[in-house]
Amino acid sequence: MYGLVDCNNFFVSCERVFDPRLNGKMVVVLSNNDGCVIARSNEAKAAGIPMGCPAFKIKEHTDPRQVIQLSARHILYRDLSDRVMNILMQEVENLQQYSVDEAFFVLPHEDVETSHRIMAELVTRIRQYVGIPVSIGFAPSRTLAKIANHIAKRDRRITDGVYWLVRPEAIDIILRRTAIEDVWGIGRRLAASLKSRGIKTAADFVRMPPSLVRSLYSVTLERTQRELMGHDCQIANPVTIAHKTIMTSRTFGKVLTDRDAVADAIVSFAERTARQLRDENSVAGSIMTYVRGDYFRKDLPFYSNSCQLRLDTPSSDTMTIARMALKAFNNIWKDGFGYRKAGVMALDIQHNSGIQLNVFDPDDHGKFRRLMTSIDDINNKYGKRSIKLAPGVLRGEWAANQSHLHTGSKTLLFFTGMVHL
DNA sequence: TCTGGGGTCCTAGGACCC
DNA sequence: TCTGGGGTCCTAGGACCC
Repeated sequence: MYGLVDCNNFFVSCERVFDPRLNGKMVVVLSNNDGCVIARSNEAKAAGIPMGCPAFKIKEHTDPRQVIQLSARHILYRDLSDRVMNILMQEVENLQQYSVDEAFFVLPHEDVETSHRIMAELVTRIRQYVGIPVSIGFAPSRTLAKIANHIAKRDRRITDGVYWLVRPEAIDIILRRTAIEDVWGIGRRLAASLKSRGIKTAADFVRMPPSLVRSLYSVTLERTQRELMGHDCQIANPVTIAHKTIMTSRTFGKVLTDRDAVADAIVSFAERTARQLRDENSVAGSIMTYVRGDYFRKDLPFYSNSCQLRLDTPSSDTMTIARMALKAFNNIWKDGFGYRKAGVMALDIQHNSGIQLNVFDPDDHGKFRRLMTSIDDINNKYGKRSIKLAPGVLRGEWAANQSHLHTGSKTLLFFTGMVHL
């Protein structure tokens, strides 16, 4: 039996922790550059603002003056997420965090009534201690637990925020009421294709012969089908020990045409990627850099490209990563185009204990590791990017627009205090 | 005027080998 | 001119997720 805990309207709920005046209002949190809606309060959902809605299109759904729009503050959300997860870990074993706002776990207690009581208390405790509303769904598979969680969230008054989807008859009824596009693992494309075959609900889908699902689509979709039947297929790869790729990319605040300005961004992305590799005790075997124009600007010629280079020796050293990223960048840069986005990705990641030193590699790895540790320490103590590679000094041209940051003085003080606790 | 960032898995097809 | 069968590895791209 799987449990799924999911924070309700997470980013909006975080903002509300620090400013209760946001309660009861239409609130949305915007992505980098204040581009799209990435979180909505129930009030905003009720107004019909869809997930991913570009900020400038909010007016197509409701009066934008009634909508409080906030720039995302991911450090704050991460902090509150950690608090929620810590409380959960006190009560359940095998907590598998799936994203910043949700986690799976295995039922802690055989007896359903006892479990329900413990879980309902947990929901209350998280609300009291962290201020974040959460819902919990239980079912025999993760895909069904997702559905159970939605019900827990939707019918909060009836469910106490905890819902069990266990009895086969109950599962059958719920599947008949679940639209095919609402099933976890079935996105826009697959839903459209299934619908064209007359499959409109999860119950229709479950009745398809599994062999047909596999031959028409894929093993992935067949697993989703089996999960809906109540068989655990280990979807969501719960034991993700380490990342297989690490990417840093940003959309620039404006279109850039200057090579140095884009190179500056690349170096910053490389620094961040290398830092994350070190935080995870990992090294990358390859580095990929990509650049892209602005595909919304039909008036400009569009160009996009990427280049992946293999390192002689897997590394997490900032200078090595940055050098490689720049080398790849030089391979793909073309004058005369406008650039709107770029990124640096680390691939072929392995744990740094398994590192194969290349005997021809002139770098002294011990020396570099000590240098990197020192830089990380200083940046931890004095703030991000206190020490950075030289090209990063130019930072600014590519920086994102964030004009809706919540900076009420009380909130800011509280926020700072919380983060450094 | 203004459209995010960071991941995972699977599959098809090409290169290459015997 | 005719030109097998089976396997592995790698990569690009598509689909999905939050």
